[in-house]
Amino acid sequence: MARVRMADVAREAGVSVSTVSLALSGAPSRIPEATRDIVRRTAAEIGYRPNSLARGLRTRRTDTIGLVSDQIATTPFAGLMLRGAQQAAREAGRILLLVDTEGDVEAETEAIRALADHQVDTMIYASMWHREVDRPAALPPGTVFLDCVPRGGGPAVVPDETQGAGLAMAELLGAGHTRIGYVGADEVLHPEVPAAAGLRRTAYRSALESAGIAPGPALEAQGAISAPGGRAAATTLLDRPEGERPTALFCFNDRMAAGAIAAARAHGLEIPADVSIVGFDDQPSLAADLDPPLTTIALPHLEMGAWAVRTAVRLLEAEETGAEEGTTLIPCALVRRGTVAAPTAR
Amino acid sequence: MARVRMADVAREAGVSVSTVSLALSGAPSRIPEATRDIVRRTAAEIGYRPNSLARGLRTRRTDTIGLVSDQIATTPFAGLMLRGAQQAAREAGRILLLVDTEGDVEAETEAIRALADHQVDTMIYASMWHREVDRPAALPPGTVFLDCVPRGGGPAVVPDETQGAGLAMAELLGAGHTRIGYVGADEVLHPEVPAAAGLRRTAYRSALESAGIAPGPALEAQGAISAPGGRAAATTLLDRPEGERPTALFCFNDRMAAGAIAAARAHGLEIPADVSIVGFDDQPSLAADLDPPLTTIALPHLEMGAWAVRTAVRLLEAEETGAEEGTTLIPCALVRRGTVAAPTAR
DNA sequence: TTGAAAGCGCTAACAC
DNA sequence: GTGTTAGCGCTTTCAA
Repeated sequence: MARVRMADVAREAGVSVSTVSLALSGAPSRIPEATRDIVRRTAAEIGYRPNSLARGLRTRRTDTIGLVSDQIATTPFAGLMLRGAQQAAREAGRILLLVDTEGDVEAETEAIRALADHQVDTMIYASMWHREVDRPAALPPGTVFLDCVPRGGGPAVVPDETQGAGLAMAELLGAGHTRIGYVGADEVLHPEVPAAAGLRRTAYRSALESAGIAPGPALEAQGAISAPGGRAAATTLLDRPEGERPTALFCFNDRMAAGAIAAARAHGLEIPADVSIVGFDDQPSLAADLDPPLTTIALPHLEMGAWAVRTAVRLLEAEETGAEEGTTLIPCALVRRGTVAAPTAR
Repeated sequence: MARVRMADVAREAGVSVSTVSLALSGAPSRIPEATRDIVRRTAAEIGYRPNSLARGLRTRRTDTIGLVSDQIATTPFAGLMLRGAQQAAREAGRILLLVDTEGDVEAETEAIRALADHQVDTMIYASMWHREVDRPAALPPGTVFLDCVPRGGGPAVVPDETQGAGLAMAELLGAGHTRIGYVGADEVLHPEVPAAAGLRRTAYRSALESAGIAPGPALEAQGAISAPGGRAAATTLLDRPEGERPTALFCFNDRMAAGAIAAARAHGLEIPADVSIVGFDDQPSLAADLDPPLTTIALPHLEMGAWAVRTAVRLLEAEETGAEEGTTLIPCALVRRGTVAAPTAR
C-alpha cells in the first residue's frame, strides 16, 4: 500500500534518510528548522507515509492496543464501550486491534496470543457485563480490565452501581415516595451477575434505611432478568392491598422495568400517576422507547471504554504494570424521563 | 512481548534460522518430516511465537484487515456486523483493526490512512445502516463495502430488503389478510434512508398486487422512524371505520411496529386477534421483548459481516481488486413470534 | 550539522 | 538437505 519510502523523500530532498527520520520525528533534535521544513514539504509533496510495521519492528512500539472481549454483540452496551475506547485510542494516536472470543476460553488464549504476535503495545480485556473474572494467564502485565474486575487485583473500571442505585432511590424518595418496592434479579436464576445484582439491591436497602424506612421482604421481589421476569416480580408486589402496595418500583434493569410497566398496566394503574418506576442501564433503544419513556440510571459505558484505553496508555508511557492499581468506579447518571411522579393519595 | 526469537529456536534445535523458517511455515518444502518435527517441538518447548511485524515487513502481508465504520455504537446492529466480521476474520487467521470515524469525513480520511500505515492487507468499509455512499478516495482497491453500496460500483453486501418485505407480506397474506396497511418511514423526514425505505415500500405494494389486491394511499401512512412515529402513522390507519380498517400492518421497522402495537391497544384492538403486525429488522433487545413478542424480518447483519471479510480475503488471495464485482444481497429471515394471526370477522 | 551503517526479526534467494 | 545472506523500511548510534 504505502509505495513511497523514506529513501524517496531523502533523495528528493537531497538529504540522507537519517536526516529525514530525525526531521520528521517531532522530537527536538539537531536538525535546523530550515532543513526540517524542506523535508516536511517534500514528504507531503510526494505523499510519504511512514510504514508503521518497519517503525514498530525497530522501536518495539506499534501504537496499537489489543482489545479482547468475550461477547462483542451480546449486549447493546458493547457498542458504547467500543466507541469510547475507539475515541480515546484515536485521541492517543493509536489503533485498536479487536478480537472476540465468543466466551470460549481456548479461543481466548489464542486470541490474546495473536494480539501479542502482532506486538500490540498493551491490552484491554473487556467483559460485556459487570462481573468478576479470573485473569487469563496469557494477558500481559499492564492489561486494563473493562467492565469487570480481575480476582487478584489490577487496573479495572466498572460502573459505580452503588452510587447509581443511590441516585435512583434519591429520585424516588425526593418525589415523596415511602413505599418503594425493589424488582430484583433472581440470583439463583442468574448466578453470573453477582456484581450488579448484589450492589444494586444493597444500595436500595440502605437508601431506604437512611430515609428512616425499614426495608423488608414485603417490598422485594425477584425474577428472571427479562421483561416477563420483571412483570412477574412486579405483579407480586402490586398484588398487595392498596394501602400496602408500593407506590414506586425500583427495578434491577430496564428490561425488568419494561415488565414492571406492563404489570402496572395490567393492574389498572397509571404510570407515573399511580406507580412510579425507575430502571437501570439506560439500555439503548429500549429505555427511551418505552411508554411512558423510562426514567432510569445510565451506565457509563462510553466513559468506561475511554477510561480503559487512557489508563492503558498512561501505564504504558509510565512503564508501569499497574499491578498496584485497583478498581475505578465511574459514576452513573440519572436520566429523567416520564415514569416518576409524586405519589397520589388515590 | 515476544521474547524468544527464531534464532533461539535455531540454536536450540541445532539448525539454521532458514531451516526453522521453512520448517515452521506449513508450506511443503525440502525440509524432511524428521527435522520439521524437531524444530516444531523445540519451538513449542521454548515458547516461540513468530513476530508478525517482522514477517509482515518482509512478506508485505500482515494478516490484518482494516474495518472502518461510520458509527460503531449508533445502531444496535453494529455489534452483529462486527461479530460476523470478527468470526470470519478469526477463521481466516486474521485480525481486525478497528477504526470509527464518528461520521466525520476528515476523520475518515485520516482513519483510512492510519490503517494503511499499519499495512492492513485489505479493508472493509461499513455503514451502520443500508445506504448508498460515495467511495472515500483514500480507500484502497479491493475494499469491500458492508451494509452500503458505493456509487460507482465495487464489491458490496447489503440485506435483500425486497425479499425480506416479500416474506413479511407472504406471512400476512398467507394468514388470510387482504386489508394490509403499511406503516412507512417518512422519506421527507428521513432523506438518509432511501435504500431501505424505498425498497420495502415497493415490495409491499407489489406483494399486494401479486395477490390481486390494489394498493392505495388509504392503506399507507408515514411517520418518523421511531415508536411515536409508528404510533402516529398506525393511528391514522386504524382510525378508519371497521369495514375499511386494515386487519394487518406491515411496519417499516421494529421501532415503528412497537408504536403500531401501542396504537392498536389505544384503539381497543387485541393483537394479534384484531390486528396482525409484522415489523422489520429483528432489532436486538426490542422485537423479542415487545408484548406480544413481535413477528418480524431479521436483517442478516451477522452474515453480512462475515461475507464482507470472506470476500475481502478472497479478493486478496486472488489478487483482484473486485472492481467488477457488484452488490451481493443477503436474504432476510422471517422470525415468527406472537403478532400474526388470521383475521377474525369481528 | 549531517551521513553511514547497524540492526529490529523474519523470509527467500542463492549457495553449498 | 541445509546454511549464508540480503534485504523489508525504519530508528539511532557513531563517525565525520
